[in-house]
Amino acid sequence: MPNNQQATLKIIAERAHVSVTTVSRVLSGDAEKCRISKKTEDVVRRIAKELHYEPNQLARALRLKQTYTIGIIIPDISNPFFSSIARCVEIESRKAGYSVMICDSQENTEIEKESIKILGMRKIDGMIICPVGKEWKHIYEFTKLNIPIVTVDRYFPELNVPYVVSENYDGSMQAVNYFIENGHRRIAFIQGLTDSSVNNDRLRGYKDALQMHNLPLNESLIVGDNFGEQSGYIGTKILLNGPERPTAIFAVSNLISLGAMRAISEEQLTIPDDISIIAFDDQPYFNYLCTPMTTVGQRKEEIGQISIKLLLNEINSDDISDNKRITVSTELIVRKSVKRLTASLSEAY
Amino acid sequence: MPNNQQATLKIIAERAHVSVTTVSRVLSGDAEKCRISKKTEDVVRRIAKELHYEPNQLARALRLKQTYTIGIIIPDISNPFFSSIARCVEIESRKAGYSVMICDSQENTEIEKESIKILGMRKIDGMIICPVGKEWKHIYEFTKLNIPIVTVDRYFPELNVPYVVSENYDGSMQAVNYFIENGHRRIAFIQGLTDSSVNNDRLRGYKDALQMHNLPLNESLIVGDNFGEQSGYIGTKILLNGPERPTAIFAVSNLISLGAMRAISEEQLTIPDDISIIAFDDQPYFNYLCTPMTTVGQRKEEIGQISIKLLLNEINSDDISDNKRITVSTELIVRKSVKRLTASLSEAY
DNA sequence: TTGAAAGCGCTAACAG
DNA sequence: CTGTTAGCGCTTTCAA
Repeated sequence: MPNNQQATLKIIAERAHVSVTTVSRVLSGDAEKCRISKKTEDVVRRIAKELHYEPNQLARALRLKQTYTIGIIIPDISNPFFSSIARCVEIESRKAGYSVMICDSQENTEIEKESIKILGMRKIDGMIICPVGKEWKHIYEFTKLNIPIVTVDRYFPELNVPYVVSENYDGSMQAVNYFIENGHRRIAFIQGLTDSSVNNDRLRGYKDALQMHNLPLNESLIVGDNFGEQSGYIGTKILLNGPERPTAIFAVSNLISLGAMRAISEEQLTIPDDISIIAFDDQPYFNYLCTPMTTVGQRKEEIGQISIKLLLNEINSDDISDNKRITVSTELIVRKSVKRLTASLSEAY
Repeated sequence: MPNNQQATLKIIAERAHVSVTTVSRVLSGDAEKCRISKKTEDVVRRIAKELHYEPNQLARALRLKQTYTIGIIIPDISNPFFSSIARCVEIESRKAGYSVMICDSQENTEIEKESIKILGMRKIDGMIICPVGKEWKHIYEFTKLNIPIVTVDRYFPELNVPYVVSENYDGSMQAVNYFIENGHRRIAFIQGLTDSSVNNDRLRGYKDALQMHNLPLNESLIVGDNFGEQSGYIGTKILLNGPERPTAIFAVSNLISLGAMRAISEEQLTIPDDISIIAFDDQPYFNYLCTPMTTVGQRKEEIGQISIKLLLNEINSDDISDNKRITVSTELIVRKSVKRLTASLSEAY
């Protein structure tokens, strides 16, 4: 490599004594179509190879007005729920010839707004976003640019944007019903980010399940305000020291359940003898916990697959087909963290 | 928004009846320097705002030969070790005005090569890579392009590239010493990707610790060949059913330890009564396992911070300073997964 | 079968 | 204080 300079069409053209156009045609596989002589084609190819030519995608994108780049914005890359989705999206994207720019919104609407703006300036062809979930105006503004977008895990009823989410309502019901079947009456709900659609739907499932069984709704058993470990810890502390200690806790995210466990063990209580718990979103390690955790499993791979498929569809076709609101089923994974209360005890309430 | 067309300098220039240059100068903050009249400046700014102008970073990058984009290649986005690093890198990058393209090499050298090529074509300003670790020629080729690169978690002695890694050798020693202090003699090692630097260093630590204590090295106690859960499971199965069942297992990654636990519980054994275990790389949930896991903790945040700092340094300065090989200390986190063997038993070996 | 020329949106050297 | 011009590397229309 005598020359550190990157090869360009121009350089190849000069060496091959042909025009830039010809080189471009050969190298983008249009030799056939433009009926370029086998001989020139060979020469061009040889020189391109010698020079290790790689097309400059920037220039290409500028000209084509297509970057073959998508953006993904998630609230916490290190949360295994989101990283599983991101992984899936990246792998499928590459297969389709796209690269992905990743942004961590840190569950913060301002950072989310900034990320959207940045991705816009970088002219992504489409965007997958797990929105923080409190505001949607900025997303609405973005849709005006006619850049395809699909929201994942959370959605906005106000917004006409394709989305894919778990069946949060049903999943929540499954969990609460299971508690009730096992004799629990005082069931707490440690929620995630209030007002986000995930949380709303799960909360609704919780409330409806209680109601279906004619159980009273006790607002003091609903605690927490975001999906993090901290919030789970604090919420549990409050519950355990409150006037009406619950017999069961429904933790609405994997991180929340970790915080709950921390608080529970700090209070010298054991699962499920002293308190039962179910977590939303299964994780590989839940099987190996002190008490294997009963969870509501989400099909993360499917969620990732569907979201990128939807997005690529939007990008590559103008079909205004419907059915762009997809929900993915959940599954109650029964392990050992829920205690069966005896009838007498359960009636005692 | 009467017009769906994105605003450009040209459009603004026309409306403001000035040249594109002037608009460019105003909007990139060079108004002062170029002594543009307050009046024109105001007009330009007003129109830009009206039209919601956002610079096209593609065009900018093409012209400037700088994309303000970095690439990150990791073997598994969903592995919390890597996703913690990725998160850190993304957050710090953005603070510095950079965006990040993410690639998952799936612990596969071919995909890694492809990813590097793709990132090259996209003209990233720098790259952070946790290489698969078996081959380095392709990375060497990339360095010839004079695009800064830093390797993380794994390095190549052959390569003169900045890197940041945990003190794998010491961490491994800490773990094995701890086993030995507790009376263990038959200590197995479930390794990760053979020939990767991480694995080499940890293996060396293991061997040296044994030797320091005059313990024999038993090759049949070294199993496994990659960092995944599967490998941990299989390795453990083999160990537990082998002729000389170990009393202790050192699992060299968080995923391996998960697989080990699966095998152990399948064999109806309990930790630490039947078998002791230490995992490399601490995770939040290790505290809540059936038997809280003793681990070798890595400072993931620091690793992420340092790597991006190193990279930005390389990008923004031509200083050929040294000290670009940084190792980050590890810490033995003692919990409950190692049993203290009685002297009599331990001597029995 | 090939090439000239224009242009994607931006910056910067140079000239007034 | 402002504008002209050239060019980053690529694709594509039009013409030969």
